[in-house]
This record gives sequence, C-alpha cells and structure tokens, in this order.
Amino acid sequence: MPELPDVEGFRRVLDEHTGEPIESVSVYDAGVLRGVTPRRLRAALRGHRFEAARRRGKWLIAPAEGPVVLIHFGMTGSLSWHPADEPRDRFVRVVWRLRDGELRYGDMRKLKGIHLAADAADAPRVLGDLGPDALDVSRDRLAGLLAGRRGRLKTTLTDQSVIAGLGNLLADEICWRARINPLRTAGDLDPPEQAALHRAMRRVLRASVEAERVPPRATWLTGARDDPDPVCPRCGTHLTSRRLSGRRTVWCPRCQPA
DNA sequence: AGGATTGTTATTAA
DNA sequence: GTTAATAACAATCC
Repeated sequence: MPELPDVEGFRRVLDEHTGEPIESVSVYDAGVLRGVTPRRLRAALRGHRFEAARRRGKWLIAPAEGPVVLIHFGMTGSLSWHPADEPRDRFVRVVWRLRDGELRYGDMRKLKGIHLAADAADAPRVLGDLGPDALDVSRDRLAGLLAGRRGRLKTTLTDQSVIAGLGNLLADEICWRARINPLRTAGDLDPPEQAALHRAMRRVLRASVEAERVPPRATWLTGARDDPDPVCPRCGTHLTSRRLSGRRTVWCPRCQPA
C-alpha cells in the first residue's frame, strides 16, 4: 500500500519513540536488508537513539546519532509499535527493541526494505534520483516539472524522479479530482488545467495524510475503483479501466474526457 | 487454476 | 536522451 500518506503515518510512529536507546535489533528475515548485514545493522544501532524522523516521497529517513536508517516499504511494508510481549505475526522481519516496547518492520512481499547509511552525508546515495516531495510542490513548480514532458500524465505523476511520493492510487485520484484524463500528454496541460491538477493534488494529499492512507471513501475514486462494476462517484458513469505500463489505471470517461 | 495486487528496477525496443 | 512495455522480485487473495 505505502504511498506518501502511509509512509507519513510510519514516520509518526517512529517519531513517537525517539529519545530512548535501542536495546537490541533483531533480524528475523534478512531478505529485507539491502546492502547491510544483520550484524552490521545491530552494531551500528545498538545503544543509539532514533532522532527526529523525516520522509522524502515514499522513503522514511531515520537518523540514529550518526548512522541513518532508510526504509522503503515497497508494496506491503509497515512500521508499528507494540508491547514487547505482544505476539508477533509471521511477516515481522525486523524488530528494534526499546525500553517500553518495540518497533516492528513487517513486510509480506519483501519487495524493498531497510538500508543503512553511514551518516547524513551518505544518505543521498541510498535515495538515488528523487524529485521534490509532492507536499513541497507549488503550483508554479508543478508547471515546471510537467513542462516539455511527452509522457502520459499518470506515468509522469508516478515517476519518483519527477515528483516523489505519488503512487498508483494517488495519481488516479488526483487526475479524477482535477477532471483530467490520465492518458493526456503531461506537457500539454494549459495553465488552468495545471492549476486544477495542483489544487487536486493538495486536497487529495491533505486528506490522505490525515487518514494515513488514501481513504476509500464513497465520494472518492479510490472508494469506487474496486467495486465489481465501478461507477463514477460524481456522475454515475461507468468507470474505464486499463493497464498502463503494468499498472491498473481507472478514470471516468465523462468527467475526464480524452 | 489462473489472474490480480497500492512499489521499483533491469532490459529491450521504438 | 525520452518514453513505453514487460518481466522480475514475493506472497497473498479471489
């Protein structure tokens, strides 16, 4: 699931548990460790405290008094806080034990996972080529990011090197809210359309961050898209669905004409 | 059984 | 250089 709002929720979880020393780090499945061994992860973090957690796009960035933990949640990752004696489900892959409980990284599919940077200066190496966080993109900046792009709008919005944080559900939701067809060429939007897209992005993100997910409300595309015979929550027209570079894309042919 | 799934990346092709 | 499509990664659900 994790797109920007979900990861923002994980960031809050971590932020509530800064300041206490990490008593132990347990790796139950090293398959989620990327470029670091369990031994090195333990050695780098034991006795350290997590500091204020940050997020960039879908990355959670957790400095720990020197070393920096960077987590990408893939499609099924999560971070949650539990009492140490609460039974762990079988998808818990890594546990950071603190004084009053533990942080658990769970991940069913293990598509991405946990990286370790030596220090803050080393963190960009892990993040790679990331565009600005979607929450930091102004209207003018959005126009600049789309300018000259010949790819489709949906594909451009989900390209993390252009804008960081938008995933499949958010991109469809934003296009639907802005009443713009996701197959349009990104660079072809006129200024009023750019403004509508930006407004939709702000509103969708704000409500989603609040809910810590893209909320499947009945008045949202996300609340309708998985119905057996989905119709547009605005106008009742049957929704159109198509695969776009391997991702399901849903839109309303009436509200979002080609 | 077969197909689908909210993420990224490598590869190939146009 | 840009864009698009596909498979792969892994594990589940319908």
